[in-house]
Amino acid sequence: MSRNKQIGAGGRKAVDGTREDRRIQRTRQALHQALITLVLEKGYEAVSITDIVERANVGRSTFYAHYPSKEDLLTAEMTELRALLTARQRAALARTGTIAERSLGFSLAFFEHAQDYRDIYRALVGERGAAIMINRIRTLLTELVRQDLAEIIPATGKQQVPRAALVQFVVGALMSMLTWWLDHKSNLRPAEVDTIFRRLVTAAITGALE
Amino acid sequence: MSRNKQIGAGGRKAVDGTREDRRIQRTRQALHQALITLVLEKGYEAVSITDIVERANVGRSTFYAHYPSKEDLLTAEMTELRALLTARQRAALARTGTIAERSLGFSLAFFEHAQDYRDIYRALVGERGAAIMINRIRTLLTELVRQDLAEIIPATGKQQVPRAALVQFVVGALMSMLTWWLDHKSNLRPAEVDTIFRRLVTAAITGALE
Amino acid sequence: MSRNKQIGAGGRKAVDGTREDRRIQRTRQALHQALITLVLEKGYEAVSITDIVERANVGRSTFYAHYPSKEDLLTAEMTELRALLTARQRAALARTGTIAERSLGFSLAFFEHAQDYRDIYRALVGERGAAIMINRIRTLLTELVRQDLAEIIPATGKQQVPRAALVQFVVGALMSMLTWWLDHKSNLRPAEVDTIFRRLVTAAITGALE
Amino acid sequence: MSRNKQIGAGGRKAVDGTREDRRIQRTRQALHQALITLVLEKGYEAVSITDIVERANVGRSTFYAHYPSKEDLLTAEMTELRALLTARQRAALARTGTIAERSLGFSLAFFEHAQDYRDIYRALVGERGAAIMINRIRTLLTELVRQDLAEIIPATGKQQVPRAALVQFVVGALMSMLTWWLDHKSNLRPAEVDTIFRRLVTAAITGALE
DNA sequence: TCCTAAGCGAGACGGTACGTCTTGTCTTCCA
DNA sequence: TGGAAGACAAGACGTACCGTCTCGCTTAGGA
Repeated sequence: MSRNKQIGAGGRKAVDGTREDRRIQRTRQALHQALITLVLEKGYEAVSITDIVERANVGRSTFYAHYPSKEDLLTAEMTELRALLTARQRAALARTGTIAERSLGFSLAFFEHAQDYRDIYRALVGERGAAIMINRIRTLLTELVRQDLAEIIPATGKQQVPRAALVQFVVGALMSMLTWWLDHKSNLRPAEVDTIFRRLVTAAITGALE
Repeated sequence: MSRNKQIGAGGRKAVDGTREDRRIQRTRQALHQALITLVLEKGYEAVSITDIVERANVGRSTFYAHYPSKEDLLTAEMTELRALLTARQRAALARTGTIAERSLGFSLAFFEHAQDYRDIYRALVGERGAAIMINRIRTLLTELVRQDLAEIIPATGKQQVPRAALVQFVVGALMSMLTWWLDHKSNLRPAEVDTIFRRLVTAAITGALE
Repeated sequence: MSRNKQIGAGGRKAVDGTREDRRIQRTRQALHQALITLVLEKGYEAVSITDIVERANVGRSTFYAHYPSKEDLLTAEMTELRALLTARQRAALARTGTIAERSLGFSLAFFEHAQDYRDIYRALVGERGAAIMINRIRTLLTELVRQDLAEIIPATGKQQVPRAALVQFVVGALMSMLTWWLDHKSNLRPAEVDTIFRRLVTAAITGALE
Repeated sequence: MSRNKQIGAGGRKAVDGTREDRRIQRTRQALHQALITLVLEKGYEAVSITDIVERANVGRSTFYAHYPSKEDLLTAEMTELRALLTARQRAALARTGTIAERSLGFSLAFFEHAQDYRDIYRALVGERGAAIMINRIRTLLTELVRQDLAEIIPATGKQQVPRAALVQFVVGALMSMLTWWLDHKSNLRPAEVDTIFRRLVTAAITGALE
């Protein structure tokens, strides 16, 4: 009896992967645009689905035909960020050089991305951001950091600082730098924030491994 | 427009500060108890005010007579924690010894407190915790860390790492260790977690000041 | 977990049966008024609950706190009619006289009631009426007719015309006369319609019993 | 405003009568089949157009291309019944014999038709039937009865019982017998039901004309 | 000891948003 | 080019909470 059809799933010509119905893309675009505008206006939590569909000039059920919830509409955009960061990480790890040079190669790209979408980042990730978005980004970063450390630091049995703790610590540092930068220091360039981040974290990691 | 009378504010005998109406305390106690039980049962976000008043056997309006919102009921308890941590901090700063010995003297007390109320902490502060509570604790820690660093590290004009960034970094480290510990490593003792935390942070701070 | 509280059920002072909360009565009155006005404006089926609560200046959930559905709001009024007809029936049966004089003693009262609320009857019961209302009235009449025939015509084993068929026939005649009268012959007086009804039905019943 | 093109109306090749697009008939057949199956499963009111097109494996707009509404899909089938009853009526009126023998000559055919499609009749016409279908059948019967009475009973100015009232009465009797039979007495044969019907109605009509 | 006002339970209420469902229209593809 | 497929705007549904409110009961001080 499950009437939960997801639009476009078995779509016209979806076979070859290209040429999704033009209308579908237009509707999704309108929804994303509406969400972002509204988030900037009144903050993520305060935006209701009713708000979104009214702003996007879209029927209520159309929203649910495309996304199961407000969260999914939002995080659908994160795929792009994930791909970007993963690529940077791979490139850095493939390089030759010191550990510091090869590790956490995605951090600069991360701060640059935040710079490019500064307003929306501030609304979603900053001090008073959307919990769901912060968690999503945290999860993404956690994966990246875990892989990175696994490559860089060979597992040597018992460690002073457990691997998982170190991962959390680095992720926390990334998020801390981000929110600090978004909330207070808009004039710093991404590269400068990244430098600060790396200085703090490199020292900590080195210290942890002694 | 201000019809919002807060019970007990101009209460009977409130003059001398003692002897607040016994009933008032009983009602508040019932509300707190209900909230905590419910949070443990289904998580903070899922608990509605309707739930709370039903569980506490209290009239709906009685709730609003005491607290303006669910958040306020919750954070009312944080006063105790704040006092505890501040005291520890003061004691540590008053000591003689190395910087590492004197600084962040409240961190162990913080982890111990989390240990004592482990279940409720996990529900409110852990990976899937209540955003509002995490922010409240963050704010409290931020104050403490800021004071600490101001005492320990004399302001020397331009720094490699801005003071505010360092504060955020340390707070982030505290929270990261906490959620990591709550979510994964229940068997570690508070002192052990604290040791890890200090090892990581001390190295970073030292590195930042070079 | 059933949160389906029906307002007024355990109401204040409801113990003694009187003195139901004044507000409750006002709200219900507003809902009834709104429903009737709207039915006259656009027909029963076309009236949505949204329409009703907007017209009545009442919150949506308030509606559901009082009535489970549009149907129940409507048929709540039928209690009055039922009482009226039952009383008339009893009085007629208690009389002495011919079978024709004693039987179906409620029919005139039924047509008079329709006269008194002619507009709403036409909207609900006439040719294009509300199926639910027609069924409700049918059910009420069926009960009355069944009792009547049981009193008047003693059960004598096998009949030419089964008792139940006769009941349905009489009820059908009542409804037919009603809709015919409502839709076409507004100028006839209730007593005249009743005379026609009785002439037709008495002959049929007598014929059926030979 | 009239963009509502009705498929097949000015159909391809309709000129020569043959080679009507085969698909159209197949589509309509599928829709009818789906409707009937669904009505038997969950009752007429509960069947949505969405249900029908899904069951018929047909696009939504295809439905509207063929029928303007659920009602029209349903009543399209009634043409057959109308023709049948009209033929019977004509045959009976053409006979010689008593009034009772010549009048209402379609009634037996009506009950027989109900017998042949008992399940679908019960679902559509019985106690809890589809209001629209009951009305459609009522209308059909009203026409037939009106013509019949006009033939049988010559207009003699003022009558005790108005002609129109008598028509409604007879139609009501037919429907009452039908629903009674469908809902309770499945074992009676059509001829027996017809006998009961005629016994009741003949007596009434005779009585009305005295 | 009575009186009085605060605390309180109970819960009715107007609102708002939810996620689901159905309708009739409109656009697009394909044979 | 006609017929089918299905995306869409519109809006009602019944439910869940919210924060405000009114109503009497109770209860413990001060008169």
